[in-house]
Amino acid sequence: MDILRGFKDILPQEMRKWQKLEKIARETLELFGYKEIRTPILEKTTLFSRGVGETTDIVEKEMYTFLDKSGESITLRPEGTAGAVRAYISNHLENYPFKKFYYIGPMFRYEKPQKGRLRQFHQIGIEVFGVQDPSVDAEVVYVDKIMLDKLGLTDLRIEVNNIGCPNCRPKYMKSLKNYFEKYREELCDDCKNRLNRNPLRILDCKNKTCRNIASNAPKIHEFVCDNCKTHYEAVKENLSKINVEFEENPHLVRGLDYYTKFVFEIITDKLGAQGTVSAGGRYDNLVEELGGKPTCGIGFASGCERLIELIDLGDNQSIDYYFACLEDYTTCLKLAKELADKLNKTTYIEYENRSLKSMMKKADKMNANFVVIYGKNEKEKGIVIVKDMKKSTQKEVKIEKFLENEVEKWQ
RNA sequence: GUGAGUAUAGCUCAGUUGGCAGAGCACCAGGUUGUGGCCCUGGGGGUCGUGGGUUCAAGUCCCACUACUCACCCCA
Repeated sequence: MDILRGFKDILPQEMRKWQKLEKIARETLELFGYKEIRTPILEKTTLFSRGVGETTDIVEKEMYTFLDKSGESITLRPEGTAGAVRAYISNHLENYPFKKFYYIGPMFRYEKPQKGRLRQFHQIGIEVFGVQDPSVDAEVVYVDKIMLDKLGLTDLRIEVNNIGCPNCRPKYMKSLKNYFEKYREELCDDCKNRLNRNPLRILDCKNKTCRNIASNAPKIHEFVCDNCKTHYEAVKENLSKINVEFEENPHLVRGLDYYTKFVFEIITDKLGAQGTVSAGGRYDNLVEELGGKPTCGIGFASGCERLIELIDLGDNQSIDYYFACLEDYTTCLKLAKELADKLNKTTYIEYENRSLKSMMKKADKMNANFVVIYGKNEKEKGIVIVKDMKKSTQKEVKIEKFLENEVEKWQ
Protein backbone atom coordinates (compact mmCIF):
# COMPACT_ATOMS: atom_id res chain seq x y z
CA MET A 1 0.00 0.00 0.00
CA ASP A 2 1.61 3.23 -1.11
CA ILE A 3 1.26 6.65 0.41
CA LEU A 4 -0.47 9.29 -1.70
CA ARG A 5 1.69 11.25 -4.09
CA GLY A 6 3.07 14.42 -2.59
CA PHE A 7 2.17 13.30 0.94
CA LYS A 8 4.73 12.36 3.56
CA ASP A 9 5.00 10.52 6.85
CA ILE A 10 6.89 12.52 9.44
CA LEU A 11 8.88 9.88 11.32
CA PRO A 12 10.17 9.98 14.90
CA GLN A 13 13.72 10.62 13.69
CA GLU A 14 12.55 13.87 12.11
CA MET A 15 10.01 14.75 14.76
CA ARG A 16 12.48 16.50 17.03
CA LYS A 17 13.04 19.13 14.36
CA TRP A 18 9.30 19.66 14.11
CA GLN A 19 8.99 19.93 17.85
CA LYS A 20 11.80 22.44 17.97
CA LEU A 21 10.27 24.42 15.12
CA GLU A 22 6.84 24.54 16.71
CA LYS A 23 8.17 25.30 20.17
CA ILE A 24 10.33 28.20 19.03
CA ALA A 25 7.61 29.52 16.77
CA ARG A 26 5.05 29.50 19.59
CA GLU A 27 7.44 31.06 22.08
CA THR A 28 8.46 33.82 19.71
CA LEU A 29 4.98 34.66 18.54
CA GLU A 30 3.51 34.59 22.05
CA LEU A 31 6.34 36.87 23.11
CA PHE A 32 4.91 39.52 20.80
CA GLY A 33 1.35 39.00 21.94
CA TYR A 34 0.12 36.71 19.19
CA LYS A 35 -2.52 34.14 20.18
CA GLU A 36 -2.96 30.76 18.56
CA ILE A 37 -6.05 30.08 16.50
CA ARG A 38 -7.03 26.79 14.87
CA THR A 39 -9.49 26.87 12.07
CA PRO A 40 -10.95 23.89 10.20
CA ILE A 41 -8.98 22.20 7.47
CA LEU A 42 -12.12 21.99 5.35
CA GLU A 43 -14.02 25.11 4.36
CA LYS A 44 -16.63 26.02 1.80
CA THR A 45 -15.05 26.30 -1.61
CA THR A 46 -16.32 29.85 -2.07
CA LEU A 47 -14.22 31.06 0.87
CA PHE A 48 -11.09 30.36 -1.13
CA SER A 49 -12.35 31.26 -4.59
CA ARG A 50 -13.49 34.64 -3.28
CA GLY A 51 -10.64 35.11 -0.81
CA VAL A 52 -7.63 33.92 -2.73
CA GLY A 53 -8.96 35.01 -6.10
CA GLU A 54 -10.80 33.27 -8.95
CA THR A 55 -8.00 33.64 -11.47
CA THR A 56 -5.11 32.56 -9.26
CA ASP A 57 -3.35 29.30 -10.03
CA ILE A 58 -4.18 28.06 -6.56
CA VAL A 59 -7.90 28.34 -7.15
CA GLU A 60 -7.89 27.47 -10.83
CA LYS A 61 -5.89 24.28 -10.70
CA GLU A 62 -4.48 23.40 -7.31
CA MET A 63 -7.34 22.99 -4.87
CA TYR A 64 -8.58 19.72 -3.43
CA THR A 65 -12.24 20.41 -4.02
CA PHE A 66 -15.06 17.88 -3.79
CA LEU A 67 -18.71 17.52 -2.91
CA ASP A 68 -19.68 16.31 0.54
CA LYS A 69 -22.64 14.00 1.09
CA SER A 70 -25.10 16.86 1.04
CA GLY A 71 -23.78 17.99 -2.32
CA GLU A 72 -21.99 21.07 -1.00
CA SER A 73 -18.68 21.97 -2.59
CA ILE A 74 -15.94 21.96 0.02
CA THR A 75 -12.19 22.43 -0.21
CA LEU A 76 -9.13 21.43 1.78
CA ARG A 77 -7.57 24.73 2.73
CA PRO A 78 -4.73 25.71 0.37
CA GLU A 79 -3.55 28.50 2.69
CA GLY A 80 -4.31 29.89 6.11
CA THR A 81 -5.34 33.50 5.75
CA ALA A 82 -8.80 33.00 4.26
CA GLY A 83 -9.80 30.69 7.11
CA ALA A 84 -8.40 33.03 9.74
CA VAL A 85 -10.33 35.93 8.25
CA ARG A 86 -13.48 33.84 8.13
CA ALA A 87 -13.01 32.94 11.79
CA TYR A 88 -12.39 36.57 12.65
CA ILE A 89 -15.65 37.57 11.03
CA SER A 90 -17.86 34.72 12.16
CA ASN A 91 -16.68 34.81 15.78
CA HIS A 92 -16.79 38.62 16.00
CA LEU A 93 -13.19 38.72 17.08
CA GLU A 94 -13.19 42.48 16.54
CA ASN A 95 -14.63 42.56 20.09
CA TYR A 96 -11.77 40.50 21.47
CA PRO A 97 -8.88 42.45 22.97
CA PHE A 98 -6.23 40.59 21.04
CA LYS A 99 -6.14 41.25 17.30
CA LYS A 100 -2.97 39.31 16.64
CA PHE A 101 -3.23 35.63 15.83
CA TYR A 102 -1.03 32.80 14.73
CA TYR A 103 -1.70 29.36 13.35
CA ILE A 104 0.26 26.20 12.66
CA GLY A 105 -1.16 23.46 10.52
CA PRO A 106 -1.45 21.53 7.28
CA MET A 107 -2.37 23.04 3.92
CA PHE A 108 -3.18 21.24 0.69
CA ARG A 109 -2.41 22.07 -2.91
CA TYR A 110 -2.58 19.69 -5.83
CA GLU A 111 0.80 20.47 -7.38
CA LYS A 112 3.56 18.41 -8.88
CA PRO A 113 5.81 17.54 -5.95
CA GLN A 114 9.34 18.82 -5.90
CA LYS A 115 11.99 19.80 -3.39
CA GLY A 116 10.30 21.99 -0.80
CA ARG A 117 6.91 21.48 -2.41
CA LEU A 118 4.42 18.87 -1.25
CA ARG A 119 0.71 18.38 -1.71
CA GLN A 120 0.16 18.35 2.01
CA PHE A 121 2.50 20.85 3.59
CA HIS A 122 2.49 22.86 6.79
CA GLN A 123 2.55 26.54 7.45
CA ILE A 124 3.15 28.75 10.44
CA GLY A 125 1.51 32.07 9.92
CA ILE A 126 0.34 35.20 11.68
CA GLU A 127 -2.45 37.69 11.03
CA VAL A 128 -2.99 41.14 12.51
CA PHE A 129 -6.37 42.79 12.04
CA GLY A 130 -7.41 46.40 12.07
CA VAL A 131 -4.09 48.18 12.29
CA GLN A 132 -3.40 50.69 9.52
CA ASP A 133 -0.23 52.12 10.96
CA PRO A 134 2.82 51.17 8.89
CA SER A 135 4.79 50.28 11.98
CA VAL A 136 2.75 47.09 12.25
CA ASP A 137 4.02 46.07 8.82
CA ALA A 138 7.50 46.41 10.20
CA GLU A 139 6.53 44.43 13.28
CA VAL A 140 5.28 41.55 11.17
CA VAL A 141 8.51 41.38 9.19
CA TYR A 142 10.53 41.70 12.35
CA VAL A 143 8.64 38.95 14.17
CA ASP A 144 9.07 36.67 11.17
CA LYS A 145 12.79 37.38 10.97
CA ILE A 146 13.38 36.97 14.69
CA MET A 147 11.56 33.63 14.65
CA LEU A 148 13.83 32.39 11.87
CA ASP A 149 16.87 33.71 13.70
CA LYS A 150 15.90 31.82 16.83
CA LEU A 151 15.62 28.68 14.75
CA GLY A 152 19.26 29.19 13.92
CA LEU A 153 18.73 29.95 10.24
CA THR A 154 21.34 32.06 8.53
CA ASP A 155 21.93 33.56 5.10
CA LEU A 156 18.38 34.79 4.73
CA ARG A 157 17.48 37.74 2.57
CA ILE A 158 14.41 39.92 2.97
CA GLU A 159 12.86 41.43 -0.12
CA VAL A 160 10.09 43.99 -0.03
CA ASN A 161 7.84 45.69 -2.54
CA ASN A 162 4.81 47.89 -2.90
CA ILE A 163 2.09 46.36 -5.07
CA GLY A 164 -0.47 49.14 -4.74
CA CYS A 165 -4.17 48.88 -4.03
CA PRO A 166 -7.37 48.56 -6.10
CA ASN A 167 -7.24 52.33 -6.66
CA CYS A 168 -3.85 52.50 -8.27
CA ARG A 169 -2.89 48.99 -9.35
CA PRO A 170 -5.25 48.88 -12.38
CA LYS A 171 -3.54 51.93 -13.83
CA TYR A 172 -0.18 50.26 -13.45
CA MET A 173 -1.46 47.02 -14.92
CA LYS A 174 -2.73 48.91 -17.92
CA SER A 175 0.58 50.64 -18.44
CA LEU A 176 2.44 47.36 -18.05
CA LYS A 177 0.18 45.74 -20.56
CA ASN A 178 0.79 48.49 -23.07
CA TYR A 179 4.50 48.21 -22.56
CA PHE A 180 4.72 44.43 -22.91
CA GLU A 181 2.31 44.45 -25.82
CA LYS A 182 5.08 46.10 -27.85
CA TYR A 183 7.31 43.10 -27.21
CA ARG A 184 4.60 40.45 -27.46
CA GLU A 185 6.43 38.43 -30.09
CA GLU A 186 9.63 38.22 -28.06
CA LEU A 187 7.99 37.06 -24.83
CA CYS A 188 7.93 33.39 -23.85
CA ASP A 189 4.67 31.48 -24.29
CA ASP A 190 3.85 31.68 -20.60
CA CYS A 191 4.27 35.42 -20.63
CA LYS A 192 2.08 35.84 -23.71
CA ASN A 193 -0.61 34.25 -21.60
CA ARG A 194 0.20 36.38 -18.59
CA LEU A 195 -0.13 39.47 -20.75
CA ASN A 196 -3.89 39.05 -20.73
CA ARG A 197 -4.43 37.47 -17.38
CA ASN A 198 -1.95 39.18 -15.06
CA PRO A 199 0.86 41.23 -16.60
CA LEU A 200 2.34 41.65 -13.13
CA ARG A 201 3.57 38.07 -13.31
CA ILE A 202 5.74 38.81 -16.33
CA LEU A 203 7.96 40.80 -13.97
CA ASP A 204 8.66 37.57 -12.12
CA CYS A 205 9.50 35.44 -15.18
CA LYS A 206 12.83 33.63 -15.16
CA ASN A 207 13.22 33.57 -18.91
CA LYS A 208 16.21 35.68 -19.94
CA THR A 209 14.54 37.59 -22.76
CA CYS A 210 11.48 38.32 -20.68
CA ARG A 211 13.70 39.50 -17.89
CA ASN A 212 15.52 41.90 -20.17
CA ILE A 213 12.29 43.30 -21.45
CA ALA A 214 10.93 43.52 -17.92
CA SER A 215 13.94 45.39 -16.64
CA ASN A 216 12.85 48.45 -18.62
CA ALA A 217 9.17 48.07 -17.88
CA PRO A 218 7.35 50.86 -16.07
CA LYS A 219 7.89 50.76 -12.32
CA ILE A 220 4.99 50.54 -9.95
CA HIS A 221 6.37 53.37 -7.87
CA GLU A 222 5.51 55.76 -10.67
CA PHE A 223 1.86 54.76 -10.48
CA VAL A 224 0.92 54.07 -6.88
CA CYS A 225 -1.48 56.47 -5.25
CA ASP A 226 -0.29 58.80 -2.52
CA ASN A 227 -1.83 56.65 0.17
CA CYS A 228 0.06 53.52 -0.92
CA LYS A 229 3.22 55.46 -1.49
CA THR A 230 3.39 57.13 1.90
CA HIS A 231 2.48 53.88 3.59
CA TYR A 232 5.22 51.95 1.83
CA GLU A 233 7.83 54.62 2.49
CA ALA A 234 6.88 54.64 6.16
CA VAL A 235 7.21 50.84 6.38
CA LYS A 236 10.71 51.02 4.97
CA GLU A 237 11.59 53.76 7.40
CA ASN A 238 10.26 51.72 10.30
CA LEU A 239 12.23 48.68 9.21
CA SER A 240 15.41 50.71 9.10
CA LYS A 241 14.71 52.14 12.52
CA ILE A 242 14.52 48.68 14.06
CA ASN A 243 17.59 47.55 12.13
CA VAL A 244 15.93 45.04 9.85
CA GLU A 245 17.94 44.77 6.68
CA PHE A 246 16.01 44.41 3.45
CA GLU A 247 16.29 44.84 -0.28
CA GLU A 248 13.73 46.41 -2.50
CA ASN A 249 12.65 44.17 -5.34
CA PRO A 250 10.30 46.00 -7.69
CA HIS A 251 9.60 42.69 -9.42
CA LEU A 252 8.35 40.95 -6.30
CA VAL A 253 4.83 39.73 -6.99
CA ARG A 254 2.32 37.76 -4.93
CA GLY A 255 0.28 34.94 -6.36
CA LEU A 256 -2.71 35.54 -4.15
CA ASP A 257 -5.08 38.31 -5.16
CA TYR A 258 -5.82 39.66 -1.72
CA TYR A 259 -2.46 41.34 -1.14
CA THR A 260 -2.25 45.12 -1.20
CA LYS A 261 0.41 47.76 -0.61
CA PHE A 262 3.31 46.25 1.30
CA VAL A 263 4.51 42.72 0.50
CA PHE A 264 7.67 40.86 1.47
CA GLU A 265 9.50 37.56 1.15
CA ILE A 266 12.25 35.93 3.17
CA ILE A 267 14.46 33.88 0.90
CA THR A 268 17.30 31.37 1.22
CA ASP A 269 19.65 30.19 -1.50
CA LYS A 270 19.94 26.74 0.04
CA LEU A 271 16.72 25.20 -1.23
CA GLY A 272 17.02 25.45 -4.98
CA ALA A 273 13.97 26.67 -6.79
CA GLN A 274 11.73 26.81 -3.73
CA GLY A 275 13.82 29.27 -1.78
CA THR A 276 11.01 31.36 -0.36
CA VAL A 277 10.83 30.31 3.23
CA SER A 278 8.37 32.90 4.39
CA ALA A 279 6.19 35.47 2.67
CA GLY A 280 3.45 37.89 3.46
CA GLY A 281 1.97 41.32 3.18
CA ARG A 282 -1.04 43.49 3.66
CA TYR A 283 -4.58 42.54 2.69
CA ASP A 284 -6.59 45.65 3.45
CA ASN A 285 -9.76 44.64 1.60
CA LEU A 286 -10.02 40.95 2.35
CA VAL A 287 -12.16 41.13 5.49
CA GLU A 288 -14.72 43.26 3.71
CA GLU A 289 -14.63 41.08 0.60
CA LEU A 290 -15.46 38.06 2.74
CA GLY A 291 -18.44 39.82 4.27
CA GLY A 292 -17.00 41.53 7.33
CA LYS A 293 -16.80 45.17 8.26
CA PRO A 294 -14.07 47.06 6.43
CA THR A 295 -10.96 46.00 8.33
CA CYS A 296 -7.40 46.02 7.18
CA GLY A 297 -5.04 43.14 7.79
CA ILE A 298 -1.49 41.97 7.45
CA GLY A 299 0.32 38.69 7.97
CA PHE A 300 2.83 36.18 6.79
CA ALA A 301 3.09 32.45 6.26
CA SER A 302 6.19 30.28 6.60
CA GLY A 303 6.63 26.89 4.96
CA CYS A 304 7.43 24.38 7.71
CA GLU A 305 8.93 21.72 5.44
CA ARG A 306 11.30 24.31 4.01
CA LEU A 307 12.29 25.47 7.48
CA ILE A 308 12.80 21.89 8.63
CA GLU A 309 15.30 21.38 5.80
CA LEU A 310 17.33 24.26 7.17
CA ILE A 311 17.14 23.42 10.87
CA ASP A 312 20.26 21.87 12.30
CA LEU A 313 19.94 20.00 15.59
CA GLY A 314 23.31 20.34 17.22
CA ASP A 315 23.10 17.77 19.98
CA ASN A 316 22.11 14.17 19.74
CA GLN A 317 19.01 12.62 21.11
CA SER A 318 19.56 11.16 24.55
CA ILE A 319 17.77 9.51 27.43
CA ASP A 320 18.50 9.70 31.16
CA TYR A 321 17.92 6.10 32.23
CA TYR A 322 17.85 2.90 30.25
CA PHE A 323 16.47 -0.05 32.22
CA ALA A 324 18.26 -3.26 31.31
CA CYS A 325 15.70 -5.56 32.80
CA LEU A 326 16.37 -9.29 32.92
CA GLU A 327 13.97 -10.24 35.68
CA ASP A 328 10.63 -8.71 36.49
CA TYR A 329 9.52 -5.65 34.62
CA THR A 330 7.20 -4.44 37.34
CA THR A 331 10.06 -3.53 39.65
CA CYS A 332 11.71 -1.52 36.88
CA LEU A 333 8.43 0.12 36.00
CA LYS A 334 8.04 1.27 39.61
CA LEU A 335 11.52 2.79 39.62
CA ALA A 336 10.99 4.45 36.25
CA LYS A 337 7.73 5.89 37.51
CA GLU A 338 9.52 7.41 40.50
CA LEU A 339 12.19 8.94 38.27
CA ALA A 340 9.55 10.48 36.06
CA ASP A 341 7.36 11.71 38.93
CA LYS A 342 9.97 12.97 41.36
CA LEU A 343 12.92 13.88 39.16
CA ASN A 344 11.34 14.49 35.77
CA LYS A 345 13.89 12.18 34.14
CA THR A 346 13.37 10.36 30.87
CA THR A 347 13.47 6.59 31.01
CA TYR A 348 13.31 3.67 28.63
CA ILE A 349 12.45 0.22 29.93
CA GLU A 350 13.68 -2.61 27.72
CA TYR A 351 11.00 -5.23 27.35
CA GLU A 352 12.71 -7.23 24.65
CA ASN A 353 14.24 -10.42 25.90
CA ARG A 354 17.86 -9.69 25.02
CA SER A 355 21.25 -10.52 26.40
CA LEU A 356 22.72 -7.97 28.77
CA LYS A 357 25.42 -7.24 26.24
CA SER A 358 22.94 -6.39 23.52
CA MET A 359 21.04 -4.18 25.94
CA MET A 360 24.21 -2.31 26.81
CA LYS A 361 24.84 -1.77 23.13
CA LYS A 362 21.36 -0.50 22.66
CA ALA A 363 21.68 1.85 25.64
CA ASP A 364 24.84 3.20 24.09
CA LYS A 365 23.09 3.82 20.79
CA MET A 366 20.27 5.61 22.56
CA ASN A 367 22.89 7.78 24.21
CA ALA A 368 21.70 6.83 27.69
CA ASN A 369 23.33 8.61 30.62
CA PHE A 370 22.68 5.78 33.06
CA VAL A 371 21.78 2.13 32.78
CA VAL A 372 19.85 0.43 35.56
CA ILE A 373 20.60 -3.27 35.56
CA TYR A 374 18.12 -5.57 37.22
CA GLY A 375 18.66 -9.30 36.83
CA LYS A 376 18.56 -12.50 38.78
CA ASN A 377 21.49 -11.64 41.05
CA GLU A 378 20.13 -8.20 41.82
CA LYS A 379 16.69 -9.54 42.53
CA GLU A 380 18.06 -12.00 45.07
CA LYS A 381 20.02 -9.27 46.81
CA GLY A 382 17.23 -6.70 46.57
CA ILE A 383 19.39 -4.22 44.68
CA VAL A 384 19.87 -2.68 41.26
CA ILE A 385 23.12 -1.80 39.57
CA VAL A 386 23.27 1.79 38.36
CA LYS A 387 25.90 2.28 35.72
CA ASP A 388 27.14 5.70 34.69
CA MET A 389 27.72 5.33 30.97
CA LYS A 390 29.76 8.49 30.60
CA LYS A 391 32.16 7.68 33.41
CA SER A 392 32.02 3.91 32.96
CA THR A 393 31.48 3.39 36.67
CA GLN A 394 28.75 1.48 38.43
CA LYS A 395 27.47 0.85 41.90
CA GLU A 396 24.96 -1.34 43.67
CA VAL A 397 21.99 0.39 45.22
CA LYS A 398 19.33 -1.09 47.48
CA ILE A 399 15.97 -0.86 45.77
CA GLU A 400 14.45 1.08 48.70
CA LYS A 401 17.30 3.58 48.52
CA PHE A 402 17.21 3.95 44.74
CA LEU A 403 15.25 7.17 44.48
CA GLU A 404 17.09 8.77 47.37
CA ASN A 405 20.38 7.94 45.70
CA GLU A 406 19.32 9.39 42.38
CA VAL A 407 17.90 12.56 43.91
CA GLU A 408 21.27 13.16 45.53
CA LYS A 409 23.04 12.59 42.21
CA TRP A 410 21.12 15.26 40.32
CA GLN A 411 21.44 17.95 42.94
C1' G B 1 0.12 20.89 -17.03
C1' U B 2 5.59 20.68 -19.72
C1' G B 3 10.69 18.76 -19.84
C1' A B 4 14.91 15.89 -18.18
C1' G B 5 16.96 12.18 -15.02
C1' U B 6 16.53 7.97 -11.81
C1' A B 7 14.37 3.08 -10.04
C1' U B 8 19.16 -3.21 -7.36
C1' A B 9 19.05 -5.25 0.67
C1' G B 10 16.20 -1.02 5.99
C1' C B 11 19.78 3.30 4.02
C1' U B 12 23.75 5.01 0.39
C1' C B 13 25.12 2.90 -3.94
C1' A B 14 28.47 -0.72 -7.26
C1' G B 15 27.23 -4.38 -10.91
C1' U B 16 32.25 -4.76 -17.22
C1' U B 17 30.92 -6.85 -24.36
C1' G B 18 24.06 -9.99 -21.71
C1' G B 19 26.61 -15.55 -18.23
C1' C B 20 25.35 -17.98 -10.27
C1' A B 21 22.87 -10.96 -6.84
C1' G B 22 27.37 -7.43 -4.55
C1' A B 23 29.86 -3.61 -1.05
C1' G B 24 29.65 -0.05 2.89
C1' C B 25 26.47 1.46 6.72
C1' A B 26 22.40 -0.31 9.72
C1' C B 27 20.26 -4.76 12.07
C1' C B 28 21.11 -9.75 14.68
C1' A B 29 24.51 -13.28 16.97
C1' G B 30 29.29 -14.80 18.68
C1' G B 31 34.49 -13.72 20.26
C1' U B 32 33.72 -11.95 26.54
C1' U B 33 28.71 -18.61 29.76
C1' G B 34 25.73 -10.91 33.16
C1' U B 35 28.23 -5.10 31.08
C1' G B 36 28.30 -0.24 25.77
C1' G B 37 31.90 2.52 22.56
C1' C B 38 37.27 0.14 19.29
C1' C B 39 38.44 -4.45 16.91
C1' C B 40 37.59 -9.47 14.78
C1' U B 41 34.24 -13.52 13.00
C1' G B 42 29.65 -15.09 11.36
C1' G B 43 24.33 -14.36 10.10
C1' G B 44 19.50 -12.73 8.36
C1' G B 45 17.58 -9.99 4.82
C1' G B 46 16.30 -8.89 -2.79
C1' U B 47 10.01 -11.17 -7.45
C1' C B 48 16.82 -6.12 -9.37
C1' G B 49 9.75 -0.58 -9.59
C1' U B 50 5.52 -3.24 -12.68
C1' G B 51 4.04 -5.68 -17.26
C1' G B 52 5.45 -7.29 -21.93
C1' G B 53 9.36 -8.31 -25.82
C1' U B 54 14.38 -10.00 -27.95
C1' U B 55 17.74 -14.17 -26.45
C1' C B 56 20.08 -20.73 -25.04
C1' A B 57 20.58 -16.91 -21.14
C1' A B 58 18.23 -10.14 -19.18
C1' G B 59 19.71 -6.31 -13.18
C1' U B 60 22.14 -5.35 -18.06
C1' C B 61 19.16 -4.62 -24.65
C1' C B 62 13.95 -2.88 -26.62
C1' C B 63 8.70 -1.15 -25.65
C1' A B 64 4.86 0.35 -22.37
C1' C B 65 3.28 1.68 -17.59
C1' U B 66 4.02 3.43 -12.58
C1' A B 67 6.66 5.90 -8.87
C1' C B 68 10.42 9.11 -7.28
C1' U B 69 13.87 13.31 -8.08
C1' C B 70 15.11 17.87 -10.24
C1' A B 71 13.86 21.94 -13.32
C1' C B 72 9.81 24.83 -15.79
C1' C B 73 5.32 26.60 -13.86
C1' C B 74 3.38 28.06 -9.16
C1' C B 75 4.26 29.18 -4.20
C1' A B 76 5.33 28.69 1.68
